[in-house]
Amino acid sequence: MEKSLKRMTTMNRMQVTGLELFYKNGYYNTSVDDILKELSLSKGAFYYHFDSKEDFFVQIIQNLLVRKIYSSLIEPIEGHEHTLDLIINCFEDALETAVHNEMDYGFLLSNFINEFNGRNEEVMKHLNEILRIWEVTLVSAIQRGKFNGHIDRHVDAEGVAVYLMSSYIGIRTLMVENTPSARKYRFMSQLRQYFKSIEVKQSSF
Amino acid sequence: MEKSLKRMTTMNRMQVTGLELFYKNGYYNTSVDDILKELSLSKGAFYYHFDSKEDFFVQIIQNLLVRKIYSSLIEPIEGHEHTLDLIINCFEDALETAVHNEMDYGFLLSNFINEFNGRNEEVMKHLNEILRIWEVTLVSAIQRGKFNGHIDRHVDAEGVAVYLMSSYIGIRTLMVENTPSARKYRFMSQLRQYFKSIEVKQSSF
DNA sequence: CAAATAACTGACTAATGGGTCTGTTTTTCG
DNA sequence: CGAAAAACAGACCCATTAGTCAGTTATTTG
Repeated sequence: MEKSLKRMTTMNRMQVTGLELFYKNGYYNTSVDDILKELSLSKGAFYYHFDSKEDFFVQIIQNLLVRKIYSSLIEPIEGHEHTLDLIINCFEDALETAVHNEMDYGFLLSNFINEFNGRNEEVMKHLNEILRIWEVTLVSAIQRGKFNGHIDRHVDAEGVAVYLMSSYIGIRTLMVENTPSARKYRFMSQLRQYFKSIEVKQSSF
Repeated sequence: MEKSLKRMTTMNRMQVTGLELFYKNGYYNTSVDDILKELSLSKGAFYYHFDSKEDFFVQIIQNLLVRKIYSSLIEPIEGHEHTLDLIINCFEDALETAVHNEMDYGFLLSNFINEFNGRNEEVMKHLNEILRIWEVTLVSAIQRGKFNGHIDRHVDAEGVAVYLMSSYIGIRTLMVENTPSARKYRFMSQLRQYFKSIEVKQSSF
């Protein structure tokens, strides 16, 4: 465990740059040399720290990707306020971040899933695991909402979760094209519309 | 125009196999040799018919991809019946097809968009063009629904279109994992729920 | 301070990539 | 039939790839 500071620093630098390039160009379309050139490091340094390109990527998933998804999509909805508001704000923030990326390459997680699906079972296991955690978090948020009386108790929590995940994954793909801001706005409006249909009607009294 | 039958046959065979492999493995992860091996053809044959791998792919888009999207997602909603039913049936059929693919690699169009985004402007132009046509078709379907009195006249047609596209793209990505059938079912239920919120309330009378 | 170990260099390998080119076979057509 | 054109074969080229390895430099530690 007592990994030296220098070791950690170099490994982290490699992973950060690696994720950046994998996100930009895709895993198969980014060579180890590309990453090394960016960092002015040599082959020897890379294979001293990592067993292979795949091992490198798996470590990136565990060290960086998981954290990113956690901080942007998991933790924000684990609060105890009004569930649907939490989700709205979470999506709003995540999409706003994407809008402000001058160069947006879509949703990290779904990009990698598309790239590795059917081609690398090992990596897919890790990516699906993250998806599963996201799904579980959403399901329990919905159920909390039902319990708290904010969400209609007849709604299918799993269904809502799948629908939310789908729409988020899709809008991130659509936003890479022109006018991400307009699309984000339209998306959020419709999301609110959908939410109105599953929340408890505040009967006028 | 009078392209010989033999020429057309060979080119078509190459394109069909090419699309198959590009879909399975991705464009950058499929070599020209891979395609040629599958067909027992030689380099000479390939470069006799196509200028480059990119030219080959653009022709695949125009000849095969466009038609696929048209027949599965465009034409089915151009009818004149109840708009939302058309869309429901269209999505239902498209997703059911995906479920029955023993090996599903996601939504062709969005996979390629993810792969080429920021890496090949030329190819992206063609892919975005298809997206645009899909969007326009959905928008006019919604507007037709408003005009016919099936859809609430206050709804934002563009917004609904973006939301529908997003959710479809996303569910196709989610369905590549386990239990595509269950996810499809949940998705369709929520889609109906959403549609209830934008259709004209049939006031009980 | 020195020896050991950690961190790194960069030349090398074997495989594979897209693409070229010379030549052979097949088809067309007068 | 026979010549021209079309369709194709496959060896070759050069750049790039993941990964190896013997050697060098930096850092710890006794």
